[in-house]
Amino acid sequence: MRLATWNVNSITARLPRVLAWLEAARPDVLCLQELKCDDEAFPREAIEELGYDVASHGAGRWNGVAVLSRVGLDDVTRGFVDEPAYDDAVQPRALGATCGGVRVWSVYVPNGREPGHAHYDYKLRWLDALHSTVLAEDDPARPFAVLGDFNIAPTDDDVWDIALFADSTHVTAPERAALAVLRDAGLSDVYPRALKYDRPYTYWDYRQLAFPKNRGMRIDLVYANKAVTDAVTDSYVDREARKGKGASDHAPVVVDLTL
DNA sequence: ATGTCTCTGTTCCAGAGA
Repeated sequence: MRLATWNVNSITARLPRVLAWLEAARPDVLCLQELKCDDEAFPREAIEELGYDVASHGAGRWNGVAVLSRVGLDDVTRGFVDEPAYDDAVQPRALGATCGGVRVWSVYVPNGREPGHAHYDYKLRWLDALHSTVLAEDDPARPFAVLGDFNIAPTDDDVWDIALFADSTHVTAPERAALAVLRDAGLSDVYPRALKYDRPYTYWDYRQLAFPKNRGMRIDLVYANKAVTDAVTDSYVDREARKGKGASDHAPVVVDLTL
């Protein structure tokens, strides 16, 4: 089985690339983030024509997550129990589904903007709700994985120059502690191969030629339980998908399993 | 140089978010 996750930065703008990537990589399950469209506007027919079932959870111009699967798509859950709100609204940032016996969650963790900002506090509260969901749902007997844009670089090696990240989000101790709590709950960071250079970055800013200079970050993560990690045969970041005009600023992360 | 990209609404550009 091949699992994948990709922050597409608008499914509408990215549809031709997503369709081409689905045909080339043929993942069994693809978790998407930053749909930036309502569920009614989600281009599901074009994706279904490639043999995928679609579950989306989107609203308005920001956020939005989906799971595409060609191995079944059952028990779809939109959002977490007691998911925190921002500005009085619960945003579409999490969708759970059971696909071919694997319980997956597609997540788009809040950015946080800057430490001390209300959005940063929201980010940490949102990660608490993710932790609660992991505790409630993770059964060692069932393959379980959280895939998505965590907006956290787990270590200093997961950004191109840690010296430039002083006082920035994505690298602070509380954010990393939230990942440690997930590991304490039994999940592991499935560390992918880089197809070029030494570090498997998954995101490169559109600005300042960040991609050609490889000024990237590894913030799109796969956190999986032992039933999944024991079955991993390969994992890589498909940086080819970040190339050229019309690319998302994130690349897909692929995980291959013997399941 | 916050130097790009995408969306929406106040629309044929500006502001917001990332």
